[in-house]
Amino acid sequence: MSTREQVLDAALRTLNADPTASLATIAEAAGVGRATLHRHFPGRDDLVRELGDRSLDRWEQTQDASGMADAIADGGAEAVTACLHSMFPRLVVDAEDHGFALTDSFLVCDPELAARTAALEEREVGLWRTAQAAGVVRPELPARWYLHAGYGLLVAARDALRAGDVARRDVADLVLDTLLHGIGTSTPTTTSTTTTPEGGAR
Amino acid sequence: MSTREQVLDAALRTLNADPTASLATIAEAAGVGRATLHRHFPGRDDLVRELGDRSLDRWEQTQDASGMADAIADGGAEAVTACLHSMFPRLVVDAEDHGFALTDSFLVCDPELAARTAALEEREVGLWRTAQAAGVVRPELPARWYLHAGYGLLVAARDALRAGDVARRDVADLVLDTLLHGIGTSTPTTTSTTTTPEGGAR
DNA sequence: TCCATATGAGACATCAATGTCTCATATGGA
DNA sequence: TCCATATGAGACATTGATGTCTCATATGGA
Repeated sequence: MSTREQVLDAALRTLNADPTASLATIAEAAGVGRATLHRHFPGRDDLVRELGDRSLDRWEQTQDASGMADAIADGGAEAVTACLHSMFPRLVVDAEDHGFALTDSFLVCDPELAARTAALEEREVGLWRTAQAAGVVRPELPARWYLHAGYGLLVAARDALRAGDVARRDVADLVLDTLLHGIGTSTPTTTSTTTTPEGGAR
Repeated sequence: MSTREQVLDAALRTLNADPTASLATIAEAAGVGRATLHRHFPGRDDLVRELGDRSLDRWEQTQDASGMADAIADGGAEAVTACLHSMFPRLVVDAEDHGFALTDSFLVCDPELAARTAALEEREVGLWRTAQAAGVVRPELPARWYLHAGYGLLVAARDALRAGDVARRDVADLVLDTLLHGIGTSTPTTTSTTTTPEGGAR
């Protein structure tokens, strides 16, 4: 492994644990001198930008590996469902590996990274729109909400894993199951909930 | 309003927008001198700790105002459901006002704040356990997951509002609806949840 | 062996944030 | 008016992170 990759891997691990870690800490974690780190990455911004790029690469790979493009092109319920079930387990892993990218703000600070992020988000919104058209998810809610809800549950998954509240083996199913079916026992549209006066209709 | 409260309010707003904002920025936002800020809060830690305390106060008030204790004592499905429907709209507002507390790490750094956080979390887990016993939420999933899922969706709500993707009027219903019923159209019945060959809308 | 390149150690300067200090001023009550 | 208190402005030192520099050393290929 090249020194450059050593540094990037160590930076990812270190910043994941503490987003405010200093370059000295990162260099030490990478087992290289501070000067060497500066030779490969002139400044902290360069290092962080590269990490952001890697995170977005990973996200893009996850979308590709899940067959998102094919599912959107296919448009059928089976294809969309298969895509979701392929994508979320990968996303859970991504959220753990690049967890800091979920919450940190550097993604929106750099214009180039922000543009890439927006493009990937748009791609996923396209999947959710297809899922609506295919009858897989409810059509009456804004598709963009599904994007946010999905990533909110990924944050939940990361936190739950960190707290040791759920088994790693179960967490991907838990996320997708909660996202698609919710945690309630009542059905959403049949006004079977006992107390809500206006029923479940929105 | 006392100077101390001026500073606290400005600090909340400023740190909410940028968690790395300097004390000079906060003082300026509060319309006070930097020395005055230091007179009320000897160091940054003191200020942040106070803000954390306030966030936890707010959370506690939300739990109280939602009748959580009564709902747990009652144990009935109606009481639990009413508590949830009262709590989440408040939590959405809390998440916006004290948003930075959702993700920042100072809550877990200070032992006292961490203890309060754990106590409030435990209280809410108690509500979820009651909800399971009352048949309001699915009993087969870990109650702690409901805690994480709920707060994950609050993060989603905050992000969606920031992005302008959902209307403020709708977001509380959206969160609770998504949490309880999910976004899918298929019923989460006891049979296989992996692939729904039918998948059609009801 | 010889040499180009990468590295480690560390000195050094810079910068922003922080914390402490003094002093002049304003405010409000006795 | 007189005084205690709070404040604003700003000087000052400290600290940690950052970025640049030099020099000795190691490594690997020609």
